[in-house]
Amino acid sequence: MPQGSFSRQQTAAITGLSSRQLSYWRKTGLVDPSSYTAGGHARYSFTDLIALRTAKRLLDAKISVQRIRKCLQSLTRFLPTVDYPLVELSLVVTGDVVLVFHGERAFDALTGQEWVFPIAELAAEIEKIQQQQPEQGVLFSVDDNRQGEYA
Amino acid sequence: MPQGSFSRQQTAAITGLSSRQLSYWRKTGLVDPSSYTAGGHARYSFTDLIALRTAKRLLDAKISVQRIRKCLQSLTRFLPTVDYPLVELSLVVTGDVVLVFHGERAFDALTGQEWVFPIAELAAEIEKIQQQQPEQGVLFSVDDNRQGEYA
DNA sequence: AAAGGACAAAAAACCGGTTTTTTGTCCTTT
DNA sequence: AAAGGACAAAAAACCGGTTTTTTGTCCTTT
Repeated sequence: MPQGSFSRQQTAAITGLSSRQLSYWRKTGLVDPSSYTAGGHARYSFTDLIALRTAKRLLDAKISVQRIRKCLQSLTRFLPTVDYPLVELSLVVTGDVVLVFHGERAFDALTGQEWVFPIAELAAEIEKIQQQQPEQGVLFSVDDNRQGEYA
Repeated sequence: MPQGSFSRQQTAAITGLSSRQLSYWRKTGLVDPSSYTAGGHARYSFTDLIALRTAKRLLDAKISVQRIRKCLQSLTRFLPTVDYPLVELSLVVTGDVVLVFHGERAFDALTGQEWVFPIAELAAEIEKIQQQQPEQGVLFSVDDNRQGEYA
């Protein structure tokens, strides 16, 4: 599966990461190179490059390394069939949160909490509540009102 | 535009908010009722109900009132044509962040920062970088490698 | 050229105490 | 029935000091 074979320097040049970062990330398991030479030197595959480049973009978006770690952990827990989360998924980053889009669903990369918010459903919901207690609410009455607007 | 005319009690019953919350939110300008009776009593429109119900759901999703306030502020700044942000927009909530989907774009309700993250583009990007320096990277070489896999 | 180790600076996370915001409850007035 | 005011509890935000993580730099070895 992994294709290509890039040395640390090549990888650093292509991804925009420092070789220090590559070393540290390898040591701490954030992104491991797919293979090693007989001499024990790291060889990054093309897939690794994508993962590294993604991590770099997350960093640039002010996501901390620690948060990336936690996201990867929970992603492999929530989506065990995904082998390379940083490669296979669509991410939306905002503030200090990483959102994952996987098919139709959107959820938090960290907590796994799913949270799409279709306002249209809300309107339907309220109309339903309305019909359950039609004695109380009069939908179109305008008497006893002055016209007002939002500030 | 605003239709319906709901008293505070009706509104509380329908939205699931307490009347204390309705008072406080009105006083602090979070959600103002669209109109008032001649006697000065609040009358919530159907649109108001939707806004209140949305705010309630944000609260249930652990978004603090203060954060909702800030989101509303910046939304009216970023999308001045939107009169009722809590009614008109699609929201995605995760962690302590509120994401807004408006047409094709997705951005942070608080900072306005836009952040969609299409991985497919990344692959293209890296291939492009590759072609700019073909001397360095050998895309399909497998020599000097042992097969390894992610841990 | 890359790994590995050591040291230091920068960035991020953590934590406990303090302040501010939000909500509930009760009471008086319209 | 609702508004408005007062008081207190709960929740959230804030803040400064401390600890941990991350990165850069330099040096030695393979």
